[in-house]
Amino acid sequence: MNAMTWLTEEQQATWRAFLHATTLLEDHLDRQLQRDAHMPHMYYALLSTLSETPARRMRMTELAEQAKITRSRLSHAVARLEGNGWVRRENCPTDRRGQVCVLTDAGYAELERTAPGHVAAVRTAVFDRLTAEQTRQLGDISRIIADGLHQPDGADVPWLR
Amino acid sequence: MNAMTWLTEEQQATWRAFLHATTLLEDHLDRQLQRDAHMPHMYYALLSTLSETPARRMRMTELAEQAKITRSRLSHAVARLEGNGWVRRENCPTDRRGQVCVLTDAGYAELERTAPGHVAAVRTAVFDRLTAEQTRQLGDISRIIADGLHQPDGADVPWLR
DNA sequence: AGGCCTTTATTGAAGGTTCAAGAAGTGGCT
DNA sequence: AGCCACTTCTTGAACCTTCAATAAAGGCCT
Repeated sequence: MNAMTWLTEEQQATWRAFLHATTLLEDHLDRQLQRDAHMPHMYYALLSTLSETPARRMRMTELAEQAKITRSRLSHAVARLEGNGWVRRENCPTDRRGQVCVLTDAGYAELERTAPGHVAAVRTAVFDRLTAEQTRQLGDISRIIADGLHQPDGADVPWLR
Repeated sequence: MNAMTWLTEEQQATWRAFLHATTLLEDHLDRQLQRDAHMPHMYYALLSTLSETPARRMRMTELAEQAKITRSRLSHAVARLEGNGWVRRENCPTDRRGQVCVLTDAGYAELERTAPGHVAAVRTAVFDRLTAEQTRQLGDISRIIADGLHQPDGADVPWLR
């Protein structure tokens, strides 16, 4: 129980609060999207990411990297979204191993339909409650944590396969 | 696409960074615990919560509330942890509907064995990278978000069943 | 060309979570 | 006591994620 092993009181309190906030927030947004768009938050994020690319399309691997998920998870997700008609796969013209995930018109329409409600949920749960400075702070802190995990310096394993 | 419906540039950037950070962090900690303790992060959190109570025991409903999960999820989790011998159920003496979840000696030992590694992972990924002030800020922000979701003021539905 | 290692993407099984439904007990009311 | 609404906890099915294994193609080297 020495200082190397444990957290300070304040770190413990912060960690607990952080876990509570993220657990509740994830649940809340998953429920909101499941109710209004019949998909979990991550699937919505995939459609959203695709919608912001030039031709609403992206290579599978790049999409997985952007979304911070494994290729495997993405494969399953895209299979489901394809079943819904919101996305389709095309062969990559420059790499015959590759697949390009394309947002369909129906997928774009679904996004247009559900985006306002989702954004409102995010604002209500998060940004309406934070000051401009806290928003900036949360951005800074999030970038620090994400950067630290993206290329772990003492990288032991390829941690995202 | 008006101001009521969308986020500012900075809010969008913050939201994206936040989602990246939490997705990567969850994955990272789940992997760390799966590797070292053969359980997901949430299960570890349940054992940890129990270990901090007076007699290492808690009513199911209270445990679910502390962990911010549904009773159903807790039931499944406790069934698994009970199978591992880390937890056991006892009948509640004052309410015959109730169950008390008790951390066993084996469960406590498992926690003692794996806690240092887990805490180290949390420190490396989070607190070692943040200033003392950022830690305070993250705590404040997390508490605001968690409070907002715990008792939604314009409560539409019982959002945690 | 051939051989070998890497990269890309998918698959199926095992395990975790959600949702709706249900069994059982509590507490208040008449 | 009987009734009714609510609380507690569990269950099984559907869905999502993880993990290890696999197929197929690229790229480098000789």
